[in-house]
Amino acid sequence: MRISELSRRSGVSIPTIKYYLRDGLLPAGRATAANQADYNEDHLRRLRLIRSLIGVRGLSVSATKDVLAAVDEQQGDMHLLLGLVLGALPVERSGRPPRRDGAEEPAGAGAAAGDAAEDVAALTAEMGWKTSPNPPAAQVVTETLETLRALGMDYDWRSLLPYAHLADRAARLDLDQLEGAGDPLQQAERALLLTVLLEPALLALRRLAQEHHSAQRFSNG
Amino acid sequence: MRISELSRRSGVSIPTIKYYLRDGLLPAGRATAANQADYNEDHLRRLRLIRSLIGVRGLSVSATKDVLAAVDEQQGDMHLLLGLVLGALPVERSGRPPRRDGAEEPAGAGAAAGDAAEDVAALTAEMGWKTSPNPPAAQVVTETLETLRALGMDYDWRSLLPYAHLADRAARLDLDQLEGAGDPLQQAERALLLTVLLEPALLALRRLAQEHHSAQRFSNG
DNA sequence: TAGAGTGGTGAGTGGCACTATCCACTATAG
DNA sequence: CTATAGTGGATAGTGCCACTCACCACTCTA
Repeated sequence: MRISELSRRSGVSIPTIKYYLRDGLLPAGRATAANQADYNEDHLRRLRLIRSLIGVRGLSVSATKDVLAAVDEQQGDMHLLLGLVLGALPVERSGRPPRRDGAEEPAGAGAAAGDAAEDVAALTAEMGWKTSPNPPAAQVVTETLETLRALGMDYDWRSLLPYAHLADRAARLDLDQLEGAGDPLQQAERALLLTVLLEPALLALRRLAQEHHSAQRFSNG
Repeated sequence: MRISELSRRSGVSIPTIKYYLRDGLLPAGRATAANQADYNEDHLRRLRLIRSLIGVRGLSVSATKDVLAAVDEQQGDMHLLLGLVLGALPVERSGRPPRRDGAEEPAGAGAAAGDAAEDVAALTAEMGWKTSPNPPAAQVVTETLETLRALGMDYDWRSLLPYAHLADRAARLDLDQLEGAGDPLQQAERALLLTVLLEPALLALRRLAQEHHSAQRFSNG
């Protein structure tokens, strides 16, 4: 198919497709002439995947590019693939770097700062989680703890432990769903979808449950 | 204190503080002269909160403004407050709208499209969740289901049910931690922090657990 | 053989979160 | 008292990002 059909079937405008081609997100079609190329169903699938990651999930174009490259490179070894995908993914959301500010210790709130990184180590040890040496996800947990403490909320790894148990069960559910997938590329894509696209939905479920239980507890009329 | 001290103690540059003042994120200080104003500890706390929401969590400035306004307006009724906060929050991440594309039905994959919204209704009914009529969080779940189906992954509300149970327990944990807070404003802020700042950490915990269990299941060395 | 469509490329757009500069003025050190 | 640094307020500019437009030589279709 040519670019206009690709555009029509994907719902992505032609200039945007060209932009993705230029940026290497979408592989070039098979050239049939100087100004003519042929795209196939794989291109369409890839394009839909790109739109899901960028448009629905809000990944940046460059993060999407890295993730897709990881998926393409490591279709054989599922664990290695997952590691690459998880590593290539921005862990919180898109890309704005948190901009290290050298803020002073909060004067009032008695919470000792401590080393949040050690807290995370204690948490993973308690959970029996064995991971790669310095996973970006651990960094996120560390930063969250630091932030909560800087705001005077003495929070430590013990406060996170019950959530960690829930996360553990969620991860088991995730992996259960990878079992019966098809060829390696599809399996890789499925892993990506379940990890990434499900994230906003999981948070949304928590919000719904919060609203329900909040009504139960605080309703006054 | 004056703006330079506010800047030094918060780690936020003076131009940025001025920008927040102008945009109404940070209330103005008490004016002592034509070009002199006095800021207090509340301004400092608020500024740190703003930086956490924008810099750590990645909220947009306008979303942050809405959320803070909701916190300020409804300190009395915790349930109403939570509702406002949840409503004011962008549910997935910052603000880029997903751009409704009129993509064609995926031809191959046998997954019937169905009405994803009905799936979400079935899910909340099954969980016994009672929420406001049209919570944005439900919309997110609906969109996620639609996206997964459009990518050919026949996913329905039953697939989400086990996650919903985990979300339910997470929400109970969240609300447990709101019990012993101080004055209404602080309680409101705490609700905000626990709902919003914890989100990336929860997802990061899931990633850590995924990595661990992935190693357990797929290791080949 | 006209007209629409194609790929490729460079330049432009709009939005966002700052950031720089300027101003009249105030506080403070000497 | 002056000199200097700092202040609040405002306007304009910056850098980045995800597109989007315009143009080109060319090719396919009627």
